Amino acid sequence: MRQGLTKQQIIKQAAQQIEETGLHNLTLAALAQRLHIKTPSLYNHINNLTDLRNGLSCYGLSMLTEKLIQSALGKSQDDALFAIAGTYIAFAKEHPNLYDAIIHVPDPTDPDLHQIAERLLNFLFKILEGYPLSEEDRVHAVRGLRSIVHGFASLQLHQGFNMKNDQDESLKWILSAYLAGLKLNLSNKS
Amino acid sequence: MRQGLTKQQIIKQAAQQIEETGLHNLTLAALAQRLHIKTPSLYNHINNLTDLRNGLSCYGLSMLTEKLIQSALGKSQDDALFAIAGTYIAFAKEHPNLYDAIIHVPDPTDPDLHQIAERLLNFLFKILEGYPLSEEDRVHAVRGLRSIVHGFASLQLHQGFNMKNDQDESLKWILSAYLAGLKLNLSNKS
DNA sequence: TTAAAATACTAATAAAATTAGTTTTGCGGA
DNA sequence: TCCGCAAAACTAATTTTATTAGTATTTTAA
Repeated sequence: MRQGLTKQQIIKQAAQQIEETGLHNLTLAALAQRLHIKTPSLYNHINNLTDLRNGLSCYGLSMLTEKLIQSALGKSQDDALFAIAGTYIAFAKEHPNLYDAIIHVPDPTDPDLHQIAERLLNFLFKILEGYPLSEEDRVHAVRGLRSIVHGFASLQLHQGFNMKNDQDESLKWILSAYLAGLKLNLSNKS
Repeated sequence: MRQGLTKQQIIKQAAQQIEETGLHNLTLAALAQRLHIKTPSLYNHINNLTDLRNGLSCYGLSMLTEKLIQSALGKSQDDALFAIAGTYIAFAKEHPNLYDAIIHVPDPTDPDLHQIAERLLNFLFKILEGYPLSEEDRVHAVRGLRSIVHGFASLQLHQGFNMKNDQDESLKWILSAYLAGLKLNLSNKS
């Protein structure tokens, strides 16, 4: 049987697969079965397992990026950043293994990935243009934002937090503190 | 040949191994060769590969915890926190794959691990006692601290930052902003 | 319509974790 | 000192992987 199978479809199925089995339990055998082909036939579309994992990273990151951009539409400043952070955490919670794939990229120098990452970075920079930061400070500020939101997501996914207190509230609290300090910082500098 | 082989020694060798090959490329064959025994002999000391990985997580986390505690000796408040953050990032940079093992725990409910994690958490809470925070806010504050420092380390390790600007400086900048906001927050509350 | 490219297949290989069963070694009690 | 037992090593075998080679079939394009 011959189906109009594309690499994108394979990656999409792989994304579903890893949410069932975990990222590091992704096997070509199981993926092939899901696609109703034999294992070696996969090699007509992908180079190897590493290549597939790379594809997963790109797929996940571009999906996340679009959601983040959508969630900030019509918002600015703190409003936008709270929305972005919330969307980010929600994505990680909804697709924990795909999120893992985004972080554990087999080849971080992949050009496709680079392009998507750039899109996300430009977006975050744009949002932070709402704040009177120097060009250099804006780089720090974006890194801080990403650290907070990724660190929070990662710890949450890997059971790093205990259950005693509300985690959603923690995120807002942390972001509030960071943004407050961020504003304070620049007035002190001038 | 019979050597006084212990589980701890095996874990220690595995820790060296993963720094050479990467966490997910840890194989029992290579580890056995390094210990001058045959692969199945490993099963006299460990239950399986997952068990070994769990051991690596415990080993890494307790090592990290001790270093953090050491680095904060004789310091308090911001001084202590900057030292802790610096030591944390340095550890992650020096043992990137062991750090990976700390985060990607096979079994997060493992009692041994829980005990070590508790030790780290208690330590961080102790440091934050230097700030006039409510019990509840201190939970948020600790989570924020961990998010920042882990998120920064993780992104740095996985090439998440571009090279244009100094990353050490970014960490200080971010932490400064967070701590400033943290202090501001509580004065606003009263 | 025919040549070529894409896409499927079967068969085979190498490396991995794991299990079963066996031998060796060293220690503690008689 | 010796004897038994448990720990710790081994060999052999199994199952599951990824991956390659080679072949057939289907679609596409000239």
